[in-house]
Amino acid sequence: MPEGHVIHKLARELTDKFGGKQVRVSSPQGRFADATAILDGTVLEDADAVGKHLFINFEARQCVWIHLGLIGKFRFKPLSQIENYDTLRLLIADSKIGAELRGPQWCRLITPEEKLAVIAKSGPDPLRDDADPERAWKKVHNAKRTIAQLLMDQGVFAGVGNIYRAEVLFRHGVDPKLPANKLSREVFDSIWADLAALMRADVLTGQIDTVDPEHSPEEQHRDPRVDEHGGEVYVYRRAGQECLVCGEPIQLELFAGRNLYWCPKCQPQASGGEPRAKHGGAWHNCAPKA
DNA sequence: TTATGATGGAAAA
DNA sequence: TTTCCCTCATAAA
Repeated sequence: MPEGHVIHKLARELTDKFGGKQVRVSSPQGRFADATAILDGTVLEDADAVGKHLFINFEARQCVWIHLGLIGKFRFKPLSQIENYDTLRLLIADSKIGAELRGPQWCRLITPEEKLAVIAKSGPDPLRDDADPERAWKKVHNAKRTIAQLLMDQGVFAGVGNIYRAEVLFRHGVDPKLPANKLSREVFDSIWADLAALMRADVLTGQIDTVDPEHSPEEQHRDPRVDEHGGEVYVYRRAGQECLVCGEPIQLELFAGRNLYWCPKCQPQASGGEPRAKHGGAWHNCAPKA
């Protein structure tokens, strides 16, 4: 379940549990065995994240670069509960706890210089204090592609994935298909600030929760599938269901190869080119449901 | 038992 | 733009 918040949470947990310690490192599946032979028994210094890239830094300038992709998982378990070794790409362990990596898009041993090159290629990450949103604004302001496409571009908004894209466009009443160069500076700024705030909260929980309390449905009307993506959302995977704000059915379309969800009434065509109307702190464009 | 889909991205076409 | 990769819970048969 990997958008940026999950990767940053993993980096913190790896640092907390193993930082500064000598660890056992293995690749029971064998596909990363060349690297784990080098790393086994060495000190794991710390871990950090940029966008969806996870870096685990070992002594002697050894860095493991992990990208979970769509289906990769990295979990902590008591050593005694670890099984299914045939798909276990990487296991980092002390005497009690194991961190197990399965199905990553990639997992490579790189040098600190190669790590810097990955970071340089990445766009600013709303989760990082050193992020420079101006870099993202310049790309947005000059792009002919839609804002929905730019939000998924890791060279523009690092760490944002399909859920945050759908949710932040909804929260700001922006038409997903608005050409990015038509997005106003004001709306860009509020989107960036909102991403930074939402993602920071979500790093702590590991879930994506985007629904403000005033729109949260009663317990008995909650979508039972929220556990699948962990958290309560306005539009993601809610195609055909009523918009939590206006009641209109949420739309779904395969757009540039990914599922795009939006509310046609809260995010009307061409919306986002003008600063949103500020009525009493509300961010949406739409009249509340009767 | 087999098929499907998913929070992603690179490579091929 | 399509194909492919890697995993696994869930759905369909």
